[in-house]
Amino acid sequence: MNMNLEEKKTCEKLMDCAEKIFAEKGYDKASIREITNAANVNLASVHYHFGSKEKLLQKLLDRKLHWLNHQRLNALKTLEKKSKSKALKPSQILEAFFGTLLDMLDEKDYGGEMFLRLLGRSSLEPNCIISSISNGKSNAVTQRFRDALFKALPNVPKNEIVWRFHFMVGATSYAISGNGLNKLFVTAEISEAESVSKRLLKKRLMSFLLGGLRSPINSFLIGKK
Amino acid sequence: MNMNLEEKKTCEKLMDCAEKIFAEKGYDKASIREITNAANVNLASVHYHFGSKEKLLQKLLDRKLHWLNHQRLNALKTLEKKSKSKALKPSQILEAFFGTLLDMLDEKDYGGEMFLRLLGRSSLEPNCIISSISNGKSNAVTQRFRDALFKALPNVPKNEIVWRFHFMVGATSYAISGNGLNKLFVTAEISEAESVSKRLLKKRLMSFLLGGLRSPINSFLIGKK
DNA sequence: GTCTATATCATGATAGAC
DNA sequence: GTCTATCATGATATAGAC
Repeated sequence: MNMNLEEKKTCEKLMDCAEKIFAEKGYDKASIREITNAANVNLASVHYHFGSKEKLLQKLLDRKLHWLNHQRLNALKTLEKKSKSKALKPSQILEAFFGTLLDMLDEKDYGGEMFLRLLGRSSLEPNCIISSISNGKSNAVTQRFRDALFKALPNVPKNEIVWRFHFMVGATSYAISGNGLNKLFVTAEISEAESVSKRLLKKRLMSFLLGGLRSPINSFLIGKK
Repeated sequence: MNMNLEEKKTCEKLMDCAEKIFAEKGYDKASIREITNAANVNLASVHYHFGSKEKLLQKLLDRKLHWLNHQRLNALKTLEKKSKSKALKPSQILEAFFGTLLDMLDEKDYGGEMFLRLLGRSSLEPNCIISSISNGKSNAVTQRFRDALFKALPNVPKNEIVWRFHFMVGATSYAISGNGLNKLFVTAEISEAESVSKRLLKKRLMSFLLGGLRSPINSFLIGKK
């Protein structure tokens, strides 16, 4: 065997460098040349290993998403084990799903911020070549959580729960992608330090999500306070 | 004067075509060449009139945003006039702000869908050259609504209201940009027809938003049912 | 099989003639 | 204000070295 074990494979080097550069400049502004230069590999290697720049991004997202879903599932299983056969509380389910995601932000190494920005980006693109979101494994986990919510909220129509799950994902994606944060609070009387705090973001967002999830059906249209 | 009044100006033709093409293919995949061809104008005219492709997008977003904010402000003023000096209900304020936005989706001509997708896109880009969102006029309107919410919810800390406003914008942007919609509901037992219905989306989203806005502070952390 | 060097093609941008 | 080059850069495809 002439495999050189002390050097990273080209493929690995590419993914690591790409992740960093995508995070810094965004997908569009990051060029293949810059990535291959940083990784000290040939320009064409991206095409060889991944097929295209887009597919490289896809692989990166899949890697992260896979890890995230693993964590989420573990969190859910732990909760279910503890509570025996009793239904979980909605707040616990949200903690396992969104809390796990939000915790990613704290760990610099996991590149959570870039992950979420890119995930957001890819879900906004019309040509959804980047379909990590709808991929098998990811969907299975989502479905698992959906079922948990069904159980936890037996009186709410399943339809509504699915929709609200969707809304929660939206609020979270947006909040995390950081976009508004810097801008929105310039005019508001909120200190910079506070606006950056990830811990507070989590508290606040979770509270918001839970309120939305448990909102009376069509309370707005019924018009009652 | 040799102005030709019966023909659209190049500038106008460009904006109209760009709007359509951006909507169909997304910003990246839409090329300047395609736009100028569709508009029957010269390739260089984009740069002459707007400076760059990016600035063309910026102009488009500004145009839409200006119109939207005008509508929103009108809706708010009408409500305030009706209720005299009495504080508005949160649901009314949300209707004026988010309802107005959601109504854009129904009118094909307004290109609401593309607008929101592009707006979402631009807020996700790291280099926020596209800063329509934080531009003066837009901020003024947002602030006006924020103040209305302060009045409507005198017992909620202003901090929290600002955050929740932000979360609501996120949930709405995501819900509207349509991304999940097609994917998320494949596995769920929701009919295609229903998932497309804009009217139902509005009902559901508004209910969710209102629930989130009025959620007890930190209910999640306190842990009470 | 893995990687490199090179070629090709489309794109955004610019300069200068008209 | 419009048009025609022209440029620089980037993505992708191919051929071939190791």
